[in-house]
Amino acid sequence: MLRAEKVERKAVTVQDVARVAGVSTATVSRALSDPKKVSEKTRKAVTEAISATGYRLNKAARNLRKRQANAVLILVPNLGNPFFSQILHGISAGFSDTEFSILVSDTSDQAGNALNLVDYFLDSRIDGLISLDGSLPNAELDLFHQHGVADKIVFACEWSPEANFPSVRSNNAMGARLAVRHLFDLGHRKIAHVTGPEGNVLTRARREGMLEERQRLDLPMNPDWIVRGDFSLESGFDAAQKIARMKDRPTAVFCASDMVAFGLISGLKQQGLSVPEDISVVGFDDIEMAEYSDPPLTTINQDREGLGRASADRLLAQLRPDVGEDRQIIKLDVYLAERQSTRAI
Amino acid sequence: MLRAEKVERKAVTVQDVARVAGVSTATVSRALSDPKKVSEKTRKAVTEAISATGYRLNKAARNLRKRQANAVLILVPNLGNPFFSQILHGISAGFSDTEFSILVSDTSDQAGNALNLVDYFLDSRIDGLISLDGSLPNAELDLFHQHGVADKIVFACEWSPEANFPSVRSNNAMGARLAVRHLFDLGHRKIAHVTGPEGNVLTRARREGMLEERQRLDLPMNPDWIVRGDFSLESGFDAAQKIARMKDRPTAVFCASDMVAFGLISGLKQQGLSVPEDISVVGFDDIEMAEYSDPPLTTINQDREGLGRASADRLLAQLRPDVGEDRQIIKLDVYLAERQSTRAI
DNA sequence: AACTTGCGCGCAATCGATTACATAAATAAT
DNA sequence: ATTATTTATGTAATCGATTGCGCGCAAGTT
Repeated sequence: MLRAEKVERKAVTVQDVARVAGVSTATVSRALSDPKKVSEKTRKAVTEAISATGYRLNKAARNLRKRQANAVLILVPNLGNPFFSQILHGISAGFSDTEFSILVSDTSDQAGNALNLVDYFLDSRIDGLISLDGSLPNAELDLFHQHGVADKIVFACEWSPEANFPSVRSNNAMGARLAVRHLFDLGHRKIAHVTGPEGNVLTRARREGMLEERQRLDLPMNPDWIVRGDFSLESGFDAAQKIARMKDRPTAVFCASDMVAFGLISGLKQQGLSVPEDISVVGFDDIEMAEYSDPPLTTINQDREGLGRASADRLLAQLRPDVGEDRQIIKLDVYLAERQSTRAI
Repeated sequence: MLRAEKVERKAVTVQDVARVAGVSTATVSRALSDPKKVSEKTRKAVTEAISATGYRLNKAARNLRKRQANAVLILVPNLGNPFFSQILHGISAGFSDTEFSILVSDTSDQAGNALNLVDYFLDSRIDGLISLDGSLPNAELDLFHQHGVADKIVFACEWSPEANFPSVRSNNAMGARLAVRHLFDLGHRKIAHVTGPEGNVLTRARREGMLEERQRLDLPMNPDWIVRGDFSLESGFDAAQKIARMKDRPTAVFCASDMVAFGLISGLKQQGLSVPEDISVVGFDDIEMAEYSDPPLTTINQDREGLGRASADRLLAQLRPDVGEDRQIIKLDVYLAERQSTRAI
């Protein structure tokens, strides 16, 4: 029984409520936004008038008057990527019982046309911004400062190395070090690395963590063992060809992402090598599939939802003076999830 | 050089532009919203005044006056699920050069508290809604009709079987039939099916498509061969236990999703059965991993991004009287991606 | 008793753009 | 040449809620 009469009542306003309650619009407004400013009695009268009239506050009007949008924008490099969408899930949860709605924009869509993020602020469509994209153009970031909204921005997962915005991230270097350490403990000495895309901050952090641990353990180094990837399945697959054909072939590979690891394993198999018998593989991210792949993937676990929540909290702290912590950089712990894609040599 | 002076200029308004251009605010507004209503000369004057003053139109003010929000809400059952987020990607692309922003809400967040979607309309926060969630409570759907916004709603991927909203979906029944047919052609006769969650429309459509094709081919039927799942990896894994232990064991399994298929393969392996040697497996969705898993998964491809785009277009058609097609149900084609998880018996 | 303090509330301005209506000028029609 | 029509613009009301200012009254001070 889904049909129903369309009731076209012409918007109930504060005026109507005020009239019914026998008070002024000012009082109605106050009763709503700050109940303790009106007396017990009037508050009750207003409440009753509201339910009698079926009043709903018009957000557009409020936004105009209060000069705020009650919305935040989340900037995602690619919504199709499950990794990002899980962070988004956390962000969504983090804002779920606040007054803020979340607007989502995919930076890959506006590829060509500059995105002019600051306009979102200037048009008073948003009050804050969380970017999962660490590679926003500097010109854009400058604009934020110029228009005085720089303090309404938080980075999550990725970050902008040159600028100094609050940032919530995983401890990437630590993750890389755990991975190398794990392989070392299994007896591996010749360890390769498939990186993320050049220029990406995560790529750099993980690569450096790996190099650092390697140095610490005094492992042999062969520049060929660092293979360029881009976090994708394809790039892992391609890397497998190169690695399989190396004269001085590594016995283990640390991949910058789980997707790369899966691609790599698939590629190695095609080259007649099997994991972990011939080569051990460690991933990064611990996506859900890692547990069910063949072989189950040893990898570094990141708390994606935690990243989302923490960044939501962090932005909230900027948006409302009183709440939340305000560290500039929040690093979330990672851990090694040991499965069957690695084995002792 | 990211520091810059914070310029705290107090919002340039139409008033200012009007003064500088030597015209009235009405003219400025017209020059902006409908340029052909003003003369060449004034249009130019206004344009210049705008860039001279650095004017930006305040959306909140416009929204209030025009009684529209220039935003649409996308309802996602679970943002963490890559499948949905890829549809979202398509939707985002579909709206990317329109005047609409997209608000995203995760229905799993508000689990307990009723979500009161109609309030989004009543508060004039949105002009339209795309739901990827086919199981919105009927009470909610009734409200849409009662408040006259029922024609601003489009379902994508999933749909609400009892209600009659526009819907964009894959041809699920066809997909199921292709899967069964493929297995039949390979010589399989004993074909099992791991379903989605009970009550879900996709579960039903796929199950029925399968039964239909089965009937057509006059395949034997054993009720045990229909195993309840829920689209998840775990449920596939669990189903494997049951299937492996059947006395009359099927030689092939059609899974309601790729995730189920991966879980199943992992579970079968644990039971000492291998795919496709002992059992052939077909999935549904064709997620990116399908091509790189071991074995690469034979599956039914759905155009997720297409679903998103088409639903965006469909909603746009409702939002602006003139544009776009207005069929009630748009079914997108699917196809079989044949890989190595199936083989002739 | 006279005086400060503070609470509760109303009046009216305000946020910034859009648009119905009116007016004036320019063009077309007769 | 006169009227009808069109085009370009201005005036001012409007969308609906918030809030600075001020008034009246009750409670607290001395």
